Amino acid sequence: MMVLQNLGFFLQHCAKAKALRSGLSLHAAAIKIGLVAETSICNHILNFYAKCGLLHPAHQMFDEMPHRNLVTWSAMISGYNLWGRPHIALQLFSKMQKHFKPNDSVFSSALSSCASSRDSNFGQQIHALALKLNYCSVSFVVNSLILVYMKCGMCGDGLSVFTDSSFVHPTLVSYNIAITGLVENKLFEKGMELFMILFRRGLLPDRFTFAGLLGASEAVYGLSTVLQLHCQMVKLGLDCISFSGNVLMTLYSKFSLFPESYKVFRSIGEKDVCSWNTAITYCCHGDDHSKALDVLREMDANPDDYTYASVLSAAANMASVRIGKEIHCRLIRTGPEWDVGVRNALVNMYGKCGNITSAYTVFERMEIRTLISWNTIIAAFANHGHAEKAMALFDEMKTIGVEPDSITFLELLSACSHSGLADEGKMVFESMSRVYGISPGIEHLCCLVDLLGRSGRLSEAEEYSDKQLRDDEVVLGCLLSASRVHGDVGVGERIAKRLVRLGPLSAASPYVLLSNLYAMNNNWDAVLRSRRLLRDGDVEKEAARTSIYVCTLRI
DNA sequence: ATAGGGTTAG
Repeated sequence: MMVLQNLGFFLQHCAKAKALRSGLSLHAAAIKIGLVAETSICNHILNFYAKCGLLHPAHQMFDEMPHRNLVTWSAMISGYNLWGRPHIALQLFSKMQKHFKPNDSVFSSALSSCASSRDSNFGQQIHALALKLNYCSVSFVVNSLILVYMKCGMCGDGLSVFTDSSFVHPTLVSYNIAITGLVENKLFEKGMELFMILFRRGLLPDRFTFAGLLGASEAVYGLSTVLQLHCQMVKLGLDCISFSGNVLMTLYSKFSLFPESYKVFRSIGEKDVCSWNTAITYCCHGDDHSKALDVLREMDANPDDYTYASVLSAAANMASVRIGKEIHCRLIRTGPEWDVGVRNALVNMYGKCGNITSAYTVFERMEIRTLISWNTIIAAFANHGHAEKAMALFDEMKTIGVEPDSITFLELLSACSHSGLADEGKMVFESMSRVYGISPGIEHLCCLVDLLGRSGRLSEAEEYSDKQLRDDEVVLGCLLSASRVHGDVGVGERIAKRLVRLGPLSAASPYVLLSNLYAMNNNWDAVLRSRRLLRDGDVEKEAARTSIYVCTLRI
């Protein structure tokens, strides 16, 4: 009896700590002393396997057990639920009902499976069963139920569970799940309402509440609301813990308030990898690439795939092959298990830094390639003026069965543009909708018009732009620029008139182009006129500037 | 039971 209890206790510990080796030797010991016929021991062994994600041995135990009880089923169902197999978990739940009535923990596992597989039908069935068996006052069954409805986008049903009179004491967790669900379903005001009610009920929000409320994929609250929420978080000390602080950082960045985001980062006490990654990412978005690299050097957590992908992108944007190589070396030293995202970022970095050979080597050595990998390498060759290679890679990717997207075509068009291949560009453009069912966007049209214009095929370019239903500032800008290159005042004036009709322009370049066009033809009065237009339009023309990165090699 | 981060173009 003693042995039985102790063995069970140890196995439970192994399951919790995911201690594989110890658990396995306990299983061996159980066989050796002939305890594998004991239902309770078998349950413990099964549970150990299930919690560790070893679903095969767990299920084998399940099949071989002479007597199964509710705990057996519960452990098996929870294992499948825990390790991302919700459908199997639900099948088992159905089978189980022939033998046992579910208890609260089985209910909770099954409902969690419904939530992750977005199975509202099954959820409703379990809801009915829970009502029948009187489990709808147990808080964590009800919480799981709210989660199911929210994940399935049935917010009304979720909220009615929440306000159901039999559910007398919604806990903070219930509020958190409901608020998070409402925000996920874009019902921001409802979420905020519930947030207020929570206060009135005398509860205090925690990190989950704020994370749920602030986790909106877009900044919808308006800055003043965000500031108020930030204040609340400061009061409760939740701004300086990573869990909710990270979300706040992301939110500020959505308002492009990168310095604010960075301040939050600095105030977080124990920063986790994600805090560091978020800081690095948004330094990059704020165009402060060298700060991003400083953050990397200061980082005390272990960098992961996300870190390296972001930081390589910083190196790429600075076009600094020195820093890029430094990071690559670090990857080689600590690798080799870097995922496809990191490798894509490497290819991109070498491409942007002008090292096409290294870019291609990294690409060729990749075992797994995504659409982004192909797009990245095609862009690299396109930018280096190797249109044929870009096209060849496009063919190769189609042969393997990777479906191109609109970005692929943008890059192919840019490849043609960089190499002056007007006819090929037209073919690419035409094939988009005809062969691939992707309708060209305004940016594709710009690229093509630009390409035709540069090749001196102004009338063709104008034809394409006329197929547009309305005038577009950028497309017309391309045409104007082409007429400038070829000194065609007739086309230039016609386009300029259309541009002016669009109203005040956001960019100064069309005015400048037009005046340069006149200057080319020695029409100085017209130059003055177009310059005045620029001033009257209240458009600022910033002085152009160029910067280079100086790097000293020490040999 | 409840979260947060990346890599392609523009």
